[in-house]
Amino acid sequence: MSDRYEPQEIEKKWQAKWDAAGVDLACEEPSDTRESYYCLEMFPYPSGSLHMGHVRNYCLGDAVARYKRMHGYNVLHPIGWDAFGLPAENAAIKHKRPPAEWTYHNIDQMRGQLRQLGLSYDWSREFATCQPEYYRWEQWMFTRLVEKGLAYRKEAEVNWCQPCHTVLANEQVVEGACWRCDTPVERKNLAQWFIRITDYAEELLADLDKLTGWPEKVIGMQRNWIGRSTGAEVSFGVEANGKQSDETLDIFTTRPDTLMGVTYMAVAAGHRLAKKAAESNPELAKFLHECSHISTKEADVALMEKRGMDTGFKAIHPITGETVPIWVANFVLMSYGTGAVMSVPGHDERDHEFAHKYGIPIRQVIRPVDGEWDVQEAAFVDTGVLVNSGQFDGLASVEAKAAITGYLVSESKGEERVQYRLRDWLVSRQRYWGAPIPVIYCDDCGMVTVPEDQLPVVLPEELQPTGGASPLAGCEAFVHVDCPECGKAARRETDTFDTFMESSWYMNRFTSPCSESMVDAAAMQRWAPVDQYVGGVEHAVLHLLYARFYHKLMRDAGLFTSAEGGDEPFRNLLTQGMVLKDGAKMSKSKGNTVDPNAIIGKYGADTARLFTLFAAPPEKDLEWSDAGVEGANRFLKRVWRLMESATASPAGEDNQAAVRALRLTIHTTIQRVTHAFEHGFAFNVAIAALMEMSNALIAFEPKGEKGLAAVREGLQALAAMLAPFVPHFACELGERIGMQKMAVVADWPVVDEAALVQDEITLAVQIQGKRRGEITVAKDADQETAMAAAKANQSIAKWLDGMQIVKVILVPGRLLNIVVRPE
RNA sequence: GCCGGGAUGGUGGAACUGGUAGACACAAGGGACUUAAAAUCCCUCGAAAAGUAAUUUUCGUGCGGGUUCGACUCCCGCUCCCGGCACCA
Repeated sequence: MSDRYEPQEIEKKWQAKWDAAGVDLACEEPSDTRESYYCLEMFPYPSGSLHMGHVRNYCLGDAVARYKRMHGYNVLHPIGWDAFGLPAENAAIKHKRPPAEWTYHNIDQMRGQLRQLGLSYDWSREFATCQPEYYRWEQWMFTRLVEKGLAYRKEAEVNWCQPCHTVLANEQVVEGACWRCDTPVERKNLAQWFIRITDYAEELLADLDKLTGWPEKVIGMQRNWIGRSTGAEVSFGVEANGKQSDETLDIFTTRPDTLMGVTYMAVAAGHRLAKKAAESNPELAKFLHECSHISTKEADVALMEKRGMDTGFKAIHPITGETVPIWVANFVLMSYGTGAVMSVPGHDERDHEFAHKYGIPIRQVIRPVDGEWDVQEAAFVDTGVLVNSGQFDGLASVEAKAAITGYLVSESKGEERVQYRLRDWLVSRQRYWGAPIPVIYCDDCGMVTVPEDQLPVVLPEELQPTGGASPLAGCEAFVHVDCPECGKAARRETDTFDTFMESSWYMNRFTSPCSESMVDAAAMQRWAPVDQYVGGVEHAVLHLLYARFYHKLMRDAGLFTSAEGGDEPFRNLLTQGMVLKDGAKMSKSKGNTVDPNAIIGKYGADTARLFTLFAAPPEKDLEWSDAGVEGANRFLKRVWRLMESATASPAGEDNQAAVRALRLTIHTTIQRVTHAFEHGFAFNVAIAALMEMSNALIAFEPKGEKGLAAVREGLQALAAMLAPFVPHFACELGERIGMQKMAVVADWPVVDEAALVQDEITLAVQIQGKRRGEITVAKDADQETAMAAAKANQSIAKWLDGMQIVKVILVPGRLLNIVVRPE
């Protein structure tokens, strides 16, 4: 047995022992009566090698999984690979090797790194999403969605990223640019596949209330993204060339109370009426053309000057019958509401600016509840009381909304309406390295989904991508297929799925990774939903929204019920902060990365784990510090020496009070560390408590049996409580001090209430709330006794001199506060 | 503009439900051991003032008020920083 702490040796040794004993496997035996617990970290994209962000993410999750195991739970803690995606294609172009090869090579490398870290994964459940056995179920699900009308193909204006040569979902456009390559996206009209997430908008919003274990921040971001507004849809008549036409102009408004203030209408450049007007108006056609080109960069849209042009058409007001001009305006979005708005310059800043610029009348229909307002100067956007609104005069805005909407409903010119910002999820991509969309186009039968018995549609893995059009389109063997309905020659869809499709349901597949159906309902019953999910906040409206949606799709496809898998996939969510170096996120381009391998090689996995957990609270950013890593390593070495010095066998008498004090420290530490695990995972605080305890153990010198027993008790508790953080070290420590079980499977230490009882306690003494000294009294001393002790204490007594005691407050176990005033 | 989260020593951060602010670490300074270095161990470490000294006093959790015997913590009003969304009708 080596005397020095040799992390490389002991880490290899214990990893082998854990594997041999199968301690990390989730148990599927029906006879296992332990409560189940599902702990999951966001699975990695196999980019090449682990970075510190991964290390932090997985160490956090591992600490939770290990703690729960020690607490007697049957824990499911799986890992796999989010293996489809663009970087593999780019690497394939660069190295002239198929993306599959690159991907599997990276998986091997990263698996090795995860193993080195000693993470307690159930490796028997590992899968990669690029395996046909995985994506076949996604294809199967998609065909079901098409049948139910929940997935559809439609030509629409979509986001196009030129460098990535593909369309993007709205969620993948960040500040007008591609989330991957940061290039501003363009708008293009293309036929694409969508999934009807908007059908679930209401449930996705309402169920946010069930997510009591999620950070407010993420809930807020999702709520914001779904963007529910209530108002009315209003139908205006349309007059062309002085004659009323059959057409109507429908708009959505959240302010029906301002309807009487409409002085013009505005439609988007892509609106039907705008196009129609342009047919006979070349200048307008030119303007529409400009609008469609200028609006390619979303980021610029908000800053753009407001411009517009009269279509010549008039709208007929649904209540007054008055006609107002219909304009085309570059600020009206085709993709929200109906692509048209009613304009009330008196009560909307944007409309005011526009009306002012083009000399359109501004009419006041709302006045402040008290005070005056001149709408010619500026729009009054608050709610108030209606004026100049005929029969609605005098109503408050709130009442007027109901009254006006009610009137429109009775006249069949409008209805109450809920509008969402959320748009349907665009899931097709013009990329090669993804799951093929299981659809066939037949000249006779049209679009046909691939029948279940012909799934999976396997992606040919040997093709060479070029960065331009997907090589799938040029792959005859893939494209040519017989129509499943009529048997004639037909063509396959060559687009693939957005990779967020794979990551939207992997958490459910882990419950039964080999199931001969998409998921096994009994396994869902046992494991789902995920009890604790851990990952980065950057997926707040991407993965975390899609996964919630997909979970509900699976439920509604009858794959499991609410009782089996729940309505939500993740019960509790921990969003960890980023790992920074020199104040910036670690990145290759900035050159401020720290290689996990180098840290593990120099200090061992346990030191790497300990530092990432100790240096900051989980949800905050972590500033990398080489000195901090040294510090974490020093702590382990101190405990190592402590262990070696505790094997002495002195034959003297211990100071009773010192032994009791040590046991008090041990058991308050158990309390504190347990509390950290049960409330918010403040591992930095838990580790600090363990450091304090080890400091107390180091300071204590056992002189006899009792002292030695207390030290052993402390060391055992220390080994057990260190196990979730530094499992190899904890096991080695446990073995050397003679623990029966491996530390990682030991029972979590239990607080000995008797050890917490103190005969004497120290009370802080305050005069007027200011600390003036402290006294030691019996633990159940009453106020009188405490006061007597305080008066007997010189440094306290001098403050009472010449003072009259007005009031005395005793906070048991904490302090005595004496309120005085001059006599 | 809207929504969320913050602000505590030189630094990262502690502080239960309103009860001894600065735990635990890092850095820094001093010392021990050593031929020397590394490693290790010990001491000091919020600011200011007084004292030879032990020590004592005052101030101190972004700013201004308030509630309370007592406020980092609660209330009102601000400032600044970070993250997200934003011509959404």
